[in-house]
Amino acid sequence: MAVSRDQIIVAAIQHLNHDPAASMADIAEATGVSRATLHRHFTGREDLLLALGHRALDRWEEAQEDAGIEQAARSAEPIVITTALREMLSGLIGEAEEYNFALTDLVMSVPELRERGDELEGREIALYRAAQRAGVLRADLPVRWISNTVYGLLLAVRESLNRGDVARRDLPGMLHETFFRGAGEHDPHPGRGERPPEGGSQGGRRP
Amino acid sequence: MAVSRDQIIVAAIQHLNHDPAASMADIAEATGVSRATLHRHFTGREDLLLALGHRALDRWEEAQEDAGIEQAARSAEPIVITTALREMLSGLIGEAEEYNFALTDLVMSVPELRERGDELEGREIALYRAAQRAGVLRADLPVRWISNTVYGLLLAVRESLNRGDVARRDLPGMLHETFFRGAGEHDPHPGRGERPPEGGSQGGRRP
DNA sequence: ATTGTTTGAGACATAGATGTCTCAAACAAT
DNA sequence: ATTGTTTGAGACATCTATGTCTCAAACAAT
Repeated sequence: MAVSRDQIIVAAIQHLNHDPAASMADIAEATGVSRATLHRHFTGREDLLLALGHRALDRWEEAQEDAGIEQAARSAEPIVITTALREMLSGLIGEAEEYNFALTDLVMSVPELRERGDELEGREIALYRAAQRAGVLRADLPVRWISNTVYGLLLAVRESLNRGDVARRDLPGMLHETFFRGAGEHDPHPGRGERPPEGGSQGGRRP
Repeated sequence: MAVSRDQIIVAAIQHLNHDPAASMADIAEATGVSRATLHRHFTGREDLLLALGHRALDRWEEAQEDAGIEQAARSAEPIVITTALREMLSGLIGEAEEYNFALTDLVMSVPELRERGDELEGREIALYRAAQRAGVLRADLPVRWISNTVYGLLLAVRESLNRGDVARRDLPGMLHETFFRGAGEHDPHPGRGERPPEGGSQGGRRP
């Protein structure tokens, strides 16, 4: 086999990141195989996308395991939890770059993938909960909001890389800093600056 | 006219948020008009999407103007800048809910919309720069990273609303807190409410 | 050189979306 | 009731993507 199934998956992901609406013919061309061969490896488009989704989830799972978040979630040591959080965030940066929103939507729309995604998200949430108990993360924010925040910041990472706004080597530090400490300046000068405003002054304008 | 062009736009946006791959027939049905009438209002799909994109950008622009970010960007007063930032964030929450990623992709792919989006983004970046000069935002983070962070957090807002993770009225405060102070536990701030203090003061650490 | 296998190119039928058109029904205003 | 307009339903041709199939060329292994 000149081109393995795995190589096709990788090339397909790259091309779908470039053009989320790519057709099977586009993908075949970008992969370097004929349309017929693509159909020999994958029954149909659905089958291909399923494989792509599982690949994305594999990587996500690896990032979690490499960071050892399950053990960390059972620990009560702030240091252990903080380290796991940092390593997981750094690991996820690589995923954010490779696996675009197209896969995110895909995972959400296919029940089989969705279940697996929920499972992985659950493990992260367990870590956030442990982090709150250990005083590493704020306990006044809902864990699911924290989880969505991480997801959003990873999209910011991807955007920054795609647009060339930030050097790759600076990203782990920036992501970590922004997640833990935010973008606001604390104690800018020994005087008093702004007061951290609590609560919204106005609700959403349109429901 | 039973259904105005504006009503069609609104209904089309809602339905495309629900199903980003909806066809013209789907949109017509969801809008409550026939396919023929839809084509009487919009030359083709391209024309419809263009109108949708401009509508999204209109709302974004309104949120910026309502917050007065241009004047604030010319100010050096931390209070003025902080207020503008807070109001802009609160205003954008409404947009994040209504205008999904589908429109984000759309804006990026149509040059006419993309230019307008860049212009609006530029105004925000001017505000972030002013905020850095005034000591409101950290000066060690690139403004474009800050801009992308806001974008990512708004997606977290949308996700939280879609999944019912967070009450709508809590979102402005959470967004603001997370953006300015991050998710990490800090030394309890002076003068504001007590939280269930979870012992350890393991603050964020520099990586 | 001779197998047996894999591939690429292309034909083919099918399905779905798009854009245009016609015509009768519904409607508003007089 | 009589206009003039707008709408909905559907027919129609066109285009694109998909999935299946065939067959000759390329290939690897003996």
